Amino acid sequence: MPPTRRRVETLRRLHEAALAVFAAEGFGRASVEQVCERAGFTRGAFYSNFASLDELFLAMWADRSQALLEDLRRALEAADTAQVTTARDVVELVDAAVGLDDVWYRVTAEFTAHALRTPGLREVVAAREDAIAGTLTPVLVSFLRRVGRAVPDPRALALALVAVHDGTTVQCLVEPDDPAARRRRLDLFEAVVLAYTTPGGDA
Amino acid sequence: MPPTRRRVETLRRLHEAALAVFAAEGFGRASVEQVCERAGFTRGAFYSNFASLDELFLAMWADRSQALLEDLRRALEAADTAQVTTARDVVELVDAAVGLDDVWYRVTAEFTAHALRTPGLREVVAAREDAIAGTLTPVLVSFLRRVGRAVPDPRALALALVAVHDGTTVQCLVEPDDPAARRRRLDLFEAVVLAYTTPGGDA
DNA sequence: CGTATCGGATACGGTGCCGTATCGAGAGTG
DNA sequence: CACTCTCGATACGGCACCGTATCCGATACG
Repeated sequence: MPPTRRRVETLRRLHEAALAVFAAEGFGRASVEQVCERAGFTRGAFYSNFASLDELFLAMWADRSQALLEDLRRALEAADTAQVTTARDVVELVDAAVGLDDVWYRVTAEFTAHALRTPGLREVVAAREDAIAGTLTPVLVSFLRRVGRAVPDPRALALALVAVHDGTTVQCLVEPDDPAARRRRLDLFEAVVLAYTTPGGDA
Repeated sequence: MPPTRRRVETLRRLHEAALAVFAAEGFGRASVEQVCERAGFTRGAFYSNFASLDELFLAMWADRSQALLEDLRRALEAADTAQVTTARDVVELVDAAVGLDDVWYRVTAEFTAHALRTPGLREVVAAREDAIAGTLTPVLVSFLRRVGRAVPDPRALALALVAVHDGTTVQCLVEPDDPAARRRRLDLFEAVVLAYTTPGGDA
């Protein structure tokens, strides 16, 4: 049974309101009540769609990561290989497509911490992150091959990039006005790409 | 005026209780009331020592990071240079000294996210992280020189290592039973050390 | 040993949020 | 157009936490 129009709209409003509340209060301090008030619903509406804020967040996360990876895939496919030749070019391209999302970073970081202390949730997060890395890997590998780099251990590269992304995102956000942080982030990405690839692709 | 004995003991109990509560509930959901109950005090006691949980956490963080850096410094000074020659050895040594602290990671991650959305706090966190990197840098550089690596840009290396530490810690904690995650973490550390240093020290 | 101060206890008034059981309007359906 | 059932609204009972003003006993100190 496909969701009705009415329900789709309700979910949309709840997602939007939840993101705003999570951003303002933090995931931990956000209440069902606040989300509902912002969305213009009563709590009854919330509980007839989700059992908890955890569940709502997981739905949002699934949407979000899928959209992000899709954007990235499109950006890489559309890229002109003549213009993108060095590892640095690749890094800048990916960075431009992914960007630095202040709000989203904070919310996922808090949720991850929350999941780490909540037994059933840890596995769910692990699975989701695994799926993200799994989707990222082929996109990345095929693009690197196009620009002349082979990837001996694609999974290791994907996870390393995710780790670097997370770690440097914090640093950039903590020093929001410091262009050096952004530059250091790109440098580190570049070093990792070079360390995890070898010359030898289609270029 | 130095703090009295009584006060010192009170602070110790509050720190300890707070860590336990933060670990169990998350920083965001921890309440002053829970901390006090666990420490065996009333809320009055709390408020005559701290204005807020933020303030308490900052005190704990200062203690903790100082102790950790001190441990690391001692471990590196005590290391036998004959046994530690490659970048890999350095990485394993540092990793052993720093370790993976589940609880502490979660709490700092949540607090950092909280600080990012709280204007006055963001600068405080930035300053603290800056101080940590600043303390780490000379220790690291002098040790790397002893094992034969020069560091062209020490600050960049220190920040890169902190980023990698943060990013890979999450991955290791999300997959707690996967030794591959630990191995990948060390690999990434090694790659970064190699990329940010050049041959040429005292060795 | 007396006294000043420090620091934890007590008490108060007040707010926000929880999750469920139930109902009824309006969207979906033939 | 009438029927059905989904889904959001209403209403209920209940708990946890907040931050302050005040008090009084322990402790440090001359």
